Amino acid sequence: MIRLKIIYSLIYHLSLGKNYQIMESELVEQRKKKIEELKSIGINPYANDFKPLHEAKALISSYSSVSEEELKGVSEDFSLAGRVIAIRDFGKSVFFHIMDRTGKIQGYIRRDVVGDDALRFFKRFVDIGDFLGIKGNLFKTKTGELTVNVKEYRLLVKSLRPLPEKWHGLKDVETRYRQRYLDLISNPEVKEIFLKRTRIIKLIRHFLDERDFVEVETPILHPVAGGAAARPFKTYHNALDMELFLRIAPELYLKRLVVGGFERVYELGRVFRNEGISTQHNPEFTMIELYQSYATYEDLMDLIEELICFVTETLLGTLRFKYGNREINMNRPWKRISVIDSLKERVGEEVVNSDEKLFKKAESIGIEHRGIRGKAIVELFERMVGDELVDPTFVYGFPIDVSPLARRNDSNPDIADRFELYIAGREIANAFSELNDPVDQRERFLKQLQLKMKGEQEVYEMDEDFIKALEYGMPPTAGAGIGIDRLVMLLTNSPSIREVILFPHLRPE
RNA sequence: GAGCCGUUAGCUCAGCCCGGUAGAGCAUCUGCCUUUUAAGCAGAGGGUCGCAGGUUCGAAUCCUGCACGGCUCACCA
Repeated sequence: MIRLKIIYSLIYHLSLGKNYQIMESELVEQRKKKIEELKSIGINPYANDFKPLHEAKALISSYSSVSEEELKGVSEDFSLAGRVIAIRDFGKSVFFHIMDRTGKIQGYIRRDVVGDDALRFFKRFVDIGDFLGIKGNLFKTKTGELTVNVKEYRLLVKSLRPLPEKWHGLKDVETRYRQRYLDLISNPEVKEIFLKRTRIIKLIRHFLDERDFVEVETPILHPVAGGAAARPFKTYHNALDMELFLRIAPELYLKRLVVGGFERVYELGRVFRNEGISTQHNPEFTMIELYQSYATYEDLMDLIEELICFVTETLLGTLRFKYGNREINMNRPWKRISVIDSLKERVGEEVVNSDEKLFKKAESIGIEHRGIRGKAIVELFERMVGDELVDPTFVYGFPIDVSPLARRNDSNPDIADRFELYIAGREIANAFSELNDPVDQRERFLKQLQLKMKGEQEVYEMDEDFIKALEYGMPPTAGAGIGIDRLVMLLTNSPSIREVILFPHLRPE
């Protein structure tokens, strides 16, 4: 049986391979032949000794406003390198565009400048997709485009496969994600999103570093997947013969560091949650968690408000921008509302005050509350109020039973000193004054354990080692987590998380 | 996990309603063309129509199942 399976899969793969060859062969074979020919005449199709001295964007910004007459006075030659992205052959001359990391620029090669052999070589061997080094002076065409009048050129890299179609570009979503390099080549706005992403991350680091936060790295392999309620990815360590989990949050390690004296600390990194995939969710995503001692959750509202405004204004030059068809105004101060008060406004005070009515209301819109009052409240809030919070809004007053790591409010023990930040109807940040009472923490974990017994799948796991750290004393501290991918989505007007993750998770091919 | 939509040439898509063994543009190849930029003109090659069944004299087209993908919803940040 097994043997049969292997044979079938062999046949399948062989035939696939054959098909693949048939489909690819014609064009690829042509180009492979060109490579052989190049080698036979002593030309390296993968040269690495060309040093470009100029860049497309810089040349265009310094010379595109210079008139054709004045350009004739510029005797200087310029050298650039890049990928050929378009060729227009005119017989005795050829126009082409090359693209370097800064942008694209046109080149013009003509027989009476480079000679018959050089032109013929170009027409014979240079294809769209190849890398070229060019050298020449600048001029403007009839249509006014700044163009390099090629005096010398070198083929630097021969490409074997054709680039995506030039009119429509690369639109197929799956190909765009699977072969992101093609997406980056043919869709400049995609590249722009990812450049913005790194700029956002740099700005966040800059902001925190300026305020004496220390960046650290904590384990990704956790013996207990704590710090959040989510199903983890399991893995296995051979030498230790033990099960490990990919982290679902860095929280508990960062708090151990606060115990150890890092009063201001943050980690910016990947976390992993073994849950569904959607336009809002990728199994691995990037978050930042930061902790500040002697601060409260209210202090962190101010800090996060400042941080996000700083990033937004530096990146976009404004605090007002569009996300989808929603207009977002980030001007300060940001609104602050209470979960329970805003829900009362929405469904009536009597519903929120009575467990029975609350659960009934929750069930009526399909919420699984499992008899947890806090869960019913939070879920109702998210569905009925959260979606309408377009301008940045701090939502505070979370029920204690859905906040097992957060400090209990001094005047109301049912409420945690915690807030979430909503922008464009989405949760962007989650923060609280940290629970540093080890006895209370143990009880909260035990309560989670009871929920697990009742069948709740996603609970905060008991972490004895973490409680031990708290027993040594953790200074009063507030901490926050910000979903980087969602922030990037917001600031780049991206409708899907896959547009801001270079290689989003897809089913294997 | 549920609903809706899609899968036809290397790429982007038409053809499907009303069954009669495939079509456009780009790309490729061959000519012509020294200021084009979706360059142009003339010609050529390229497809087991996602897979497997069924109905039929005959299926890209109708029916069923499966695979893959997208969108929406649910869990979640």
